[in-house]
Amino acid sequence: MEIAPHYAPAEVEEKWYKFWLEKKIFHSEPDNRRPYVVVIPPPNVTGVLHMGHMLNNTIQDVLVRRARMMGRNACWVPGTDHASIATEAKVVNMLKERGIDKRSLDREEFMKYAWEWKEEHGGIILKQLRRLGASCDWDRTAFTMDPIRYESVIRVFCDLYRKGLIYRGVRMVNWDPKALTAVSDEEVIYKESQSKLYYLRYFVEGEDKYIVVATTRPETILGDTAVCVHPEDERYSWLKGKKVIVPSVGRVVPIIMDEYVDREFGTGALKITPAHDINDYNLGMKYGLPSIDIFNDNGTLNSEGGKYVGMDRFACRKQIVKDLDEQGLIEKIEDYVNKVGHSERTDAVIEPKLSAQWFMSMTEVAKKALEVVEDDTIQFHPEKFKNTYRHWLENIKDWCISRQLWWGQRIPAYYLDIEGRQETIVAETAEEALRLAQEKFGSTVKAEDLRQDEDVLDTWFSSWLWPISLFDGIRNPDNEEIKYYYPTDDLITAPDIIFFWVARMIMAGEEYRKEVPFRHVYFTGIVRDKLGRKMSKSLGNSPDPIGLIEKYGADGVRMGMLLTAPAGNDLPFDESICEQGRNFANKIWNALRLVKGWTVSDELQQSDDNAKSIQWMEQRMAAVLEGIEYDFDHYRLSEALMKSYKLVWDDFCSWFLEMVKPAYGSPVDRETYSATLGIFERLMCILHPFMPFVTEEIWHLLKERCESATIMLQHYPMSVFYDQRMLDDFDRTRELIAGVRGIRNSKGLSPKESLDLYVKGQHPSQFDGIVMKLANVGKIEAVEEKMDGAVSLMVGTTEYYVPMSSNIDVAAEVEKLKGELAYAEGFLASVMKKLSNEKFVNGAPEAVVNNERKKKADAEQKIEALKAQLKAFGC
RNA sequence: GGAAGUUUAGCUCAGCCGGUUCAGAGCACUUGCCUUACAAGCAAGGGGUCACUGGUUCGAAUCCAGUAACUUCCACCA
Repeated sequence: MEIAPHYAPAEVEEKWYKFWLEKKIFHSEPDNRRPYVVVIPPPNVTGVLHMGHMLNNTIQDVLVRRARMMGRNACWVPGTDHASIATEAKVVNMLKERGIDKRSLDREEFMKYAWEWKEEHGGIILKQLRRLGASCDWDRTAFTMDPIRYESVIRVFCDLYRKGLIYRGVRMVNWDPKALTAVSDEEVIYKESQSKLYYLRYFVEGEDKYIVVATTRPETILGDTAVCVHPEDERYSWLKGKKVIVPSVGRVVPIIMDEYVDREFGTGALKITPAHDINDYNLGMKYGLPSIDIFNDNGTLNSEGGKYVGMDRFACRKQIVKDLDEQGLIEKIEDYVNKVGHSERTDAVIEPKLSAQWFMSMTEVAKKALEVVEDDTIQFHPEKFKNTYRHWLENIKDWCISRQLWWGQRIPAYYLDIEGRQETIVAETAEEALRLAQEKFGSTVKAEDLRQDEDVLDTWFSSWLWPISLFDGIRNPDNEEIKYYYPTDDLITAPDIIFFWVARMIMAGEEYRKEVPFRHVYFTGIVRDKLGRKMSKSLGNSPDPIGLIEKYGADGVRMGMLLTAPAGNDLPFDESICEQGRNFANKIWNALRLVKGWTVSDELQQSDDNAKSIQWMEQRMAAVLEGIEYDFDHYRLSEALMKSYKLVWDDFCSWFLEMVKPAYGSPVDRETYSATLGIFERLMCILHPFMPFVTEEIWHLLKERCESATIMLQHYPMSVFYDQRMLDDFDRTRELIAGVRGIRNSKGLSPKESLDLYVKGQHPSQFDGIVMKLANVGKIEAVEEKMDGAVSLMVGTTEYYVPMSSNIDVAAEVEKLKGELAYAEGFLASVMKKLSNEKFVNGAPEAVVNNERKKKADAEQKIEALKAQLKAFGC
C-alpha cells in the first residue's frame, strides 16, 4: 500500500465530515443511556467566525466527542442568536444601501427585510463551524427567534408579569442615540477619554456676584434646574436660599444644599440636570426639581435647546462654549480624563435618559442563583470567577428588558384607554388580550382599542432561556426531551458574558425547572495576538480561521489552540502554534506509513523483546491514561492533550515503534504486528476528541475497516492497573540508552559502530535486548571492577562502562568525573545537614527521614564509585 | 475608589495538602545527522536567585505579611 509521506488534511476533512453527517453520528435522541449535553453559546447571526469561536467550540467539541466515545448519549445543540441591536443595525444599513429609509417602512415591511437578511447571512457561522469539525446535532439547530423560542419568551414574559417580577416604569436608562433604544447597564462600556472640564459662571439673581460650577458637559446647562453645594461648605454658605441664573439660558434656579456633593471636586459646586444624569435625577427627585429634557432621541437638541435646537449634542457643546466664552461666562477650561459610557453595539456615547421601560426585578431570583454557585451545585472553572459572580449578584439592579427596536420578540403588553386612564393587559396573543380586556372592562372593548407595546425584548431575554427552550421545556415542561436532556452538563463560554448570560441562565433554570441549567461552567480565556492585544477588526490582528484551517488542517489548528489555553487563561495566539499541530498530525501519519510498510510473517515466533516491548507500552498507556482522566475531571484540557501528545510521539513513536521495528527487509511476526495495530488504534481513540479527522482517517487505514465503521463509536480507552516497577525499570533503561547514545555523540562515533557495555551493580536485565537494539550494543556483561580504557556512565548508582577502540581523552574524562563528584558531594552535604539536625530527625515524618537516609547511602556509594574511577586515571 | 487574579527557562505554562536529585514540560535554541516512517524528521545537549523584602518552620517555588509590576472585573466625581 502506498501512502504519501505528507498528511493532506483537506480532502480527508471533507470526506469524513460528510460521512459523519450521513451516518447521523452527531444526532441524538433520548434513550436509556446517560446523556451528555452541551448547548452552544449561540453566536450572533451577524457574526463571522473569529478566533474566540474557534477556541470555544474546539473545547466543546473535545468534551462532546470524548463523552460520546465513553458511551454517553452525547447531544451538542447548535443555534444562533438574533442579536437584536446588532442585526437591526445591519438591516438598516442594508436598506440604506438600497436607498430605503427605515422610517419609511412600517414594522411588518421592515421585519420582512430583516428575515430576508437573516436567512441569507445568519447561517454562515454555523457552516464555518463544520470546517472545524464541530460535532453538533445539526438537526436540532435552533434560533432564538424561531417559533418555539419566540413563544417561550412570550410565555415567560407573561408569567413573570403575573408573578409581579416584571413591571413597567419611568426610569433613568442608558440611551443609545444611534440605535435609538435603551440598553441595559451591562451593555454600557466605559472608556477612558480625554475630556475638558469647563468652569462656568452662574450669577446670583439680583447681585453682581457669581458662583463657578465645573462640568464636562456644558451643553446640558440648557436643562439645568438647580445648583448644588455641600451644606457644610463655608465658601458657599452665603448662597443659602438664593437663586442663580443659568448662563446663556437665563433661567433662574435655586441653590440647593446636599451632602452628595464632593467639596474637593472642581469648585465644590454642582449643576443639576435631572433629565440627563442619574445622580442629578436622584437629587431632582429628592428636592422636587423640574426635569427638562433637552435632547431628541437621536442626540440632537430639541425645542428646549433655544437657539441650538436641531444641533447635534457634540456640535452644540462646541458652540455653547464659544458663545459663553464671548459673554465672559467661562472662568477657565482644564484638560480632564474621565470615563465615558459607550454603547456596546454601536459605540455611540450613551445618553442617560428618562423614559418608560420594562424592567425585571432581580433581587429574589439573584438570591437563588447565588446560592447554587456558592454551594458548588454549579462549579466554575477556574474557580476565581465565583468572586466576580458573587459580587455582581450581591449588587444587582433591575434589568431593563425593553428595547426600542423591531427585530426581536415584541413585548406582549397591550394598552387600552379607558376613561382617560391607560390600562395595561399582558397576554400571550392579541386574542387573549382582547378576551381579558372584555372580561375586565366589558364587551364593548374592541380589538382596535388595544394597542400593543411597540418595543421588543432585550436579546438576552431569550438567551437566558436557551438551555430550557432548546428542548421546548418552557411551553411543554413535561416533555420527554426536557426531562431527559435537562440539566445539561457543561457550559463553555467566555468570561465577558458571565452576567449577560451565565448568571441569567442560572436564574431561569431555578425559576422554570427548579434546577440548575448545567453542572460545570468552563470559562475560556480571551484570544489575543502575540503582543497581548485583543483581537479586533480595527487592529487587523485577527487571523482568518478558515484560512488557518486551510493552511494547517482543522486538527492542527484545534491542537494549536488547545495547547496554550488552560481554562481562564488568556491565549496569546500566534499562528506558528498551529504548526506544531500540523507536524503532529504528520508524525502520526508517518507512524502509519511505517507500520503499514511492514511485511508480516505467520511463521515467525514472537521474540521475548517484542513481547516485553508490548507489555511495557500497554503499561505505559494505562499509566498515562490515568493522568488524562484526572485532567479531564479537572477540566485541564491542555494538560490532557499534552499527555496524549507525548504518549504518541515519545512513547509510541520514538520508543515503542523503534523497539519492535524489524530490521530492514525482515518481516515482523504476526503477534507483534496485531498488538501494534491494537495499540495504535487505541491511541487514535485517545486522540480523537482533539484531532477528529486525522484519527478517523488513520483508524480506517490501519485495519482497512469497512466503510460504515467510524472511530467515533469506538470506546474511549480507560486506564487499568499497571506495574509501576516495570515502568521505573524501563525509565532507567531509557536513561541508559540515552547515555550510550550520548557517549557515541560526544566521541563522534557513528551510530553504525557497535559498542560493548559492561555493568557494575544492579541492572534491570529484562530490557537488555532492547538496549542492544536501540543503542547498537553488541553485548552486555557484568563486571566487578572498574574497567580501563572505557568511558563510564552512571544510571542511579549503577556504573556502566563502554570500552573505546581508540584512545580516550583522559583529561576530558577526568573533568567530567570531577564535575559529577563535586555535584554528588554537594548533594551529600545537603542531605547530611538535614540528617545531623536533631529537630529534623525527630520532627519530620519517618518516611521523609528514611528517604533522606537512602539518599545519603546512594550518594555515598556514588561518591565512592567516582573516586575509584578517578583513582584509576591516576587522580 | 473597591475587588480579584497573575509574576517560575527566550516564549506559553505545570508544579495539589511545605519534604523523592525539586526546580519541570512543550515550543524555541545549540551541536551532530538526508540512519529506507517522518528534515513537518532523528539523536544528544545548553538554559531559571521560582518578581522583591521580611516572617513562620528542622525544611519554603509552595504557607503568612508587606512592596512592585501587569491583567481583569465592578463602581464612578459633575
